[in-house]
Parts: sequence; structure tokens; C-alpha cells
Amino acid sequence: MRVSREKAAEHRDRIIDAAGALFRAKGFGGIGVADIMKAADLTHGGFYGHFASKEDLVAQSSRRSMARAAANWTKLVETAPDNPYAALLAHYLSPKHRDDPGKGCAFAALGNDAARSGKIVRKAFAEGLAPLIDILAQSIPGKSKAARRRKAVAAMATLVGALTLARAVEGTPLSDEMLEAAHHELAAAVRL
Amino acid sequence: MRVSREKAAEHRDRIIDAAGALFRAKGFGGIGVADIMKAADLTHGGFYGHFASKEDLVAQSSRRSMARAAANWTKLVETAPDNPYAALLAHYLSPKHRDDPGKGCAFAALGNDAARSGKIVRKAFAEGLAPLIDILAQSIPGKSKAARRRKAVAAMATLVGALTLARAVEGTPLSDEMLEAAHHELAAAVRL
DNA sequence: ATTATCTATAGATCTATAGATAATGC
DNA sequence: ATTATCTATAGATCTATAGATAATGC
Repeated sequence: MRVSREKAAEHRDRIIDAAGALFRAKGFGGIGVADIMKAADLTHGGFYGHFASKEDLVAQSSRRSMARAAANWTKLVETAPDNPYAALLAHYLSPKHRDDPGKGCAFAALGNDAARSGKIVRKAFAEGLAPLIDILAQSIPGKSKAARRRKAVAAMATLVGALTLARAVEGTPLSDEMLEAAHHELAAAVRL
Repeated sequence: MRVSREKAAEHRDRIIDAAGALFRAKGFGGIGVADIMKAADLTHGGFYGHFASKEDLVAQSSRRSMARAAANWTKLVETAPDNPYAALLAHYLSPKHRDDPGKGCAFAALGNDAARSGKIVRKAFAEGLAPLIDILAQSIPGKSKAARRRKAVAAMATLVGALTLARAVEGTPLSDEMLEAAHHELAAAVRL
């Protein structure tokens, strides 16, 4: 049953990707090691050869989810050089993003779970958040660097809060209103 | 072991209060029925005489947590008639609020959990969110009623997002910065 | 010989129920 | 007689480990 080192590394990769999607969709506690391994087409017992514990996978898969987000944001910003901030807002606050948490922002999907997790996971979230704020700060209009930074941090809060709340009340009119109001108010900063 | 109807109603009350705090602190899945009953000084088995299921308690305790928040906000607004909006911001975005989720906002503590819950819970969250937005809309400056409403919805997203993220990265410098930046940017609306 | 994966299971925990108990309220 | 609570447990699920298996890589 043994596979080559190359294959093993690929398996490890598949586990991290499967976990990234399943954790965002169901929460850290909402999915078990066995189901993640099944999604990666492996058996339960093989898990502990790749990771020290479930929490180890939580930290690693979260890091990857956040790094992917930063890469996506960078690409999005580059494809809209005239108004990168507007492009980020439209992308983040779309109903499509709201309706597919498994492929979306880790902060909006797992912020509460991270808050209840240990130091290692919270540190991973802090290190994943910083680049997103940097990208926002470079895209956002503002007088000084400090002002742009402050606007970027607050905009990040608005984005994550709006998506979180839109999902929490999904199925009611408040859900769409939340995305639209956040979009309108954040975009107002560009029009100033 | 039977108690009077009055005592039974009081027990039910205690269960809902204990659940309200424990769910906010540990998440819907992070605490069990047995621990909630222990916190209410009752035994595990008695639970199902009071509630149809754990999800039933989730919905009821969430409703109460949110109704209490609305009552607190109303009181806070009344005690600061000159600048109710500033009072709400200072209260919500305080380190004290961040550091005690069990007594704080249900949306910032359980938004992700609600998003993964069933329709009944999500509807409860929508019905609990509306009054908070109404209070914000009455406190916030703005040209038209529609503008104030939109600002209130977006401000709610910023508040919840900032607290959620501040908790997710708790223990790093970003945590305080998140509270301060959100406070500064939201308060800017008052100074306009 | 080493090791990636598999099967099987230990041990803990969780929701929910069954049946006993004992105090209330008709 | 009714019923609020209790003890005990069924049945499911979850993390983690033990030991077997078989293919890789020295």
C-alpha cells in the first residue's frame, strides 16, 4: 500500500486542499478527520502520518486558504489598474461569494472558529490577515499612508462583517441588503 | 424530585441563560447539553422536558441574547442623548467586549455558527439583527432616512467584522488596531 | 530496511431516550 | 394522577493509536 515520496507529498497536498474547503464550509468542529480523508480519497488511519493532530491541519489549511486569497486579490488588483478597490469590493461582496463559503474568504467563514482556537491558529490568522490589509491599503484612496492603512483595516472589518452577517441571515431580505449597503458605503470612499 | 411549575419555569430560564453565555463563548457545537445543564445546576436528562432538541435551545437562547443586546443598546442611547452613536461605538468596540464573548454580541460570537445552522436559527438571527440596525439608524447622522438606513446596515457590518477579527487575531498587535481603526472610521461619519 | 497506507479499535464525548422517583396540584 | 427531575444507557461520532501490509528506495 506504500506509495512514492512524490505521491505521498501529493496526497498531503490533497488533504490540505480538501480540509481548506470543508473547514470553510462546515467549521473546524463541523467536519471530522475521517471525512476529510475520504474527500482526499484516502483512509482515516493514514492521516497521522501526515499531520501531528487535527489542529495541525487546521493551522496549515487555514494558512493555505489565506495565502490563496492574497494571491487572488493581487491578481484582481492587477487586472483592474484603473480602480482596483472597486474590483475588490464587487468581488468580495457578491452573492456568489456569499453562497459558496467553501471556496471563499477564510475570515468570513472561520473568524469565530479561529477566535475559539489556540494561539497557533490565531497567529496563523493574524499572519494571513496582514497581506490582505496591505493589498487594500495600496488600492484605497486616502491622504496619508496612515490614513490609507486605517481605512484598509476598517474596510476589511466591513467586508468580513457584511459577508458573515449576510450568511447568518441568508434566506431573508436583510442578506442582500447587507451586501449592497456595505458595497455602497465602502465605494463612497472612492467617490470622495 | 418534582418541583413546582414556578420553579420549573425558573429552571427553564436558567438553562436559556446558561446556554446563551456558553454558546457565545464556545460556539453551538463547542458545548454539550450536559455541560449547559450542569451550569444551570440541573442534570442532563432533565433537558428534554424543557426543549425539543438542542437546536430548539440554540434558537431560543440566541433570541434572548439578541433581545438583551437591543435592550442594552436602547438604554445606552438614552443615557447619551447628545451623541448616542459615539456611545454605541465606544461600547461595542472596547477591549472589554472583545475579551468577554460570553457576555457580548451574539453576531460577533456566533455569526459563522448561525450561517451553518438551519432555517429556524437563521430566521432568529435575522429577527434579532433588525432592531439593532433600527437603533443604529436612529442614532446615525445622514441626509435621508434611506441614507441613514444604509449607513446603519454598513456600520453593523463594520462593528461585527471588527470584533470578530479582533478576536480571531487576539494576542497580536492587529487585534487592538482593528478595534481602533473601525472606531475611527465609523466615528468619522459623525464628524462630517 | 524503510515507510506510506490500510484495517481495526480504544477511549472519550455527544444527543436523545427509557424508566424510576418523588413532590406538586387537582 | 400528573409531571419535573433524576439515573442510566443506547447508539452515533470523533480523535488518535496499534499493528499489519505492501511498495519504495537504499
